[in-house]
Amino acid sequence: MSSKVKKRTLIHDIARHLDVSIATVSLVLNGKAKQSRISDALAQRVLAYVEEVGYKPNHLAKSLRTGKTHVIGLVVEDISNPFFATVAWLIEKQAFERGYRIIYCSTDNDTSKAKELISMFQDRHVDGYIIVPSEGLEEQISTILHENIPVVLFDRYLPELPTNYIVVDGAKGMYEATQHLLDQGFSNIAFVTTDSKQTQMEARLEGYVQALQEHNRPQRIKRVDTTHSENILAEIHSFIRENRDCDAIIFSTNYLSIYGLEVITQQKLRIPEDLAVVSYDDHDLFRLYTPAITVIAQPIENIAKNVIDILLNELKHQTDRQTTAHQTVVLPTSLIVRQSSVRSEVQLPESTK
Amino acid sequence: MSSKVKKRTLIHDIARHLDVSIATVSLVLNGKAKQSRISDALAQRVLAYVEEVGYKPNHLAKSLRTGKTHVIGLVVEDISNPFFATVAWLIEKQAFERGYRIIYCSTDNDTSKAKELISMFQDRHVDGYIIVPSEGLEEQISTILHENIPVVLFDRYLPELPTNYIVVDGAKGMYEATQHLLDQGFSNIAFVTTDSKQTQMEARLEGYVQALQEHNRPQRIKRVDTTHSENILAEIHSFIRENRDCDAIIFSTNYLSIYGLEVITQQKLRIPEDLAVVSYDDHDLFRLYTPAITVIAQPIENIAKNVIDILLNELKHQTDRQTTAHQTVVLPTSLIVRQSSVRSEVQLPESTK
DNA sequence: ATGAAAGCGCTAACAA
DNA sequence: TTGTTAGCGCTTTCAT
Repeated sequence: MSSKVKKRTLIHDIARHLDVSIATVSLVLNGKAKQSRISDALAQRVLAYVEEVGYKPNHLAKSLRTGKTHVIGLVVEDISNPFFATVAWLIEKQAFERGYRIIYCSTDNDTSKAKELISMFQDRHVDGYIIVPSEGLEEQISTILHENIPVVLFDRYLPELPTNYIVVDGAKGMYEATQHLLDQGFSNIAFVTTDSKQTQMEARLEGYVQALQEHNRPQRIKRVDTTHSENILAEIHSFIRENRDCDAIIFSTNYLSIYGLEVITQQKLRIPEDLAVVSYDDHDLFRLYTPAITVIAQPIENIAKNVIDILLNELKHQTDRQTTAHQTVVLPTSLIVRQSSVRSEVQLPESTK
Repeated sequence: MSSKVKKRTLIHDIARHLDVSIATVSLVLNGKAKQSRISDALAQRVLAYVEEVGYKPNHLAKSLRTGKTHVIGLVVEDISNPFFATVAWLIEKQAFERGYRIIYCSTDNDTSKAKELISMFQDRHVDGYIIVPSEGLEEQISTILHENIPVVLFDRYLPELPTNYIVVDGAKGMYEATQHLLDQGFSNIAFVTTDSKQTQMEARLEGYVQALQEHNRPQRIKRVDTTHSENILAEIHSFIRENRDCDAIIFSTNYLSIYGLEVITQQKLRIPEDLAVVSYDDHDLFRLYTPAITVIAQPIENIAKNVIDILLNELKHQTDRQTTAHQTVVLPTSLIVRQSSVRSEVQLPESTK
């Protein structure tokens, strides 16, 4: 009963078999045959044999030697959130085509977990970072920058930190959504957001506030404590109950909307007759809900494309991360009007996407 | 303008600073101080200094040397599917506590992509695999087994392959769901599934068929071609249209149900009056939908726990993967009855979870 | 109780 | 054109 554990082929084995030196094999494998003036014939022989035995270089050894892992660390808030999942998927696809692998992790918006994850990526010697930063990550990210490793933030940024980032204009998006509700004749518009001070949340709030101020309408703002998820439902519940005179409500994230819809169902309120609803971020649920929910959608493909382009570009051109100007991109959102925010079905345009 | 790129501290630096040998530092760091009879005092000094300068060993070098990466590769069908996302999250949490890291990827049920991903994990020298296998992966997984690396499958298995696996009893679950519909007085029950021959899909179908046969009821089965997602909606659309005499419909996966609900909404059918609905897998959408959708739920925590326990156990006890018996676990599903499948609201039990 | 030194598999500068 | 060789940073045996 022999346990045949297959041993991997080494570069040494293939060199010996072909009776050439290890260096020759390595050079050919790394596309440096030409510049080392290795004959095409030999290069072909090497390639053919490598293919035949299915030789795969040991990445660990290679990385140890070159200092490059060709891995990008992606830190998002919650990979099971469709927004982040889709962006991550698009980024991964792009990166893969260009020879990079992505490893991703969720922070659940927990700073200490985020620190741990970034630290783990440092351990793994990732070549670059894509981070959706929770608050208090300035120092850690600063450290990365000091090691001259490229970083791109998205969804939000850290105002103190001169880094590349891609965000959307959430203030404008929310302004438009609020304006839309006012246009529809809703006059008491409530706003449910998180207690977070992150840039993207503050921007969304600001858009709401500005639109209301311009129309001299009262603000009804609820900042939900999201650190204790077991209480979210109850908090929204009492907020909606205490504001029965509101005729419209905006949720600043997709998951708050999902909780919100649950509460609205429980309280047997009709949408939009009793309460019009608008959510930030699109979602299967919002398209399919009856009535369909109006949303402020983010340009997901565009976000992903910008993120990966900027990162790969930095990876290619080793510049000094501390003196070079960083790139910042602000993309527009788009309002998708559905039944949940219109006064009567007649007024609903066909473009519910 | 000097670009101060911080250099990492090496084990060598810390040894020199403390005026001890590299080996001493390494031994202390790996908890082998005692067995090497290194004085507690020295061990403490080392630990203290390591802490002070924040020294982190280079994992690449460590792995190259030891042959262990402490990384587990997790290959699922689609990480943005809440079922897989939750299982992955639970697995990651467990693994993290026991010193292992998870890197995950989605196959989108594409065998060639799955092969690529597994191959990438091999490149990265993961210590073990957790795989939701798409069809045709036998050979590749076989190769892993030959290298004596632990593998655990879940959600489905490959009948040809003697491996560890965790699955649920989908046949029984579907049998119960069908039985429930019959009990409620629905008599023409349609079944929408994929064209996949994977074990879990076949089992679900089997449960449906068996229940109907026992009651001499006709079967109405639609196998949707899921490889072209742009056609799924249309396929379900015509199936439902052509089977207007059906009074109930079961979807064999959560994403088919989501498409199904969209179609049902479009056709302005009322649930459950015109068509009762049952889905496999629970989902936010199903809880919140009006009416709430009855589901066959999987024991997610239990699946995750079994998967990681078996894998970590194998990782601990290096056995011969080719001769040792493998472990197989079959877990029960549970039927969560909601409004979408009951004849009148009165009959709905309070336990909608 | 501690140190020297041999690798893990690979790359690339330098020699020939 | 091709081969030799010195590391990349770490673990661990063996000698002291």
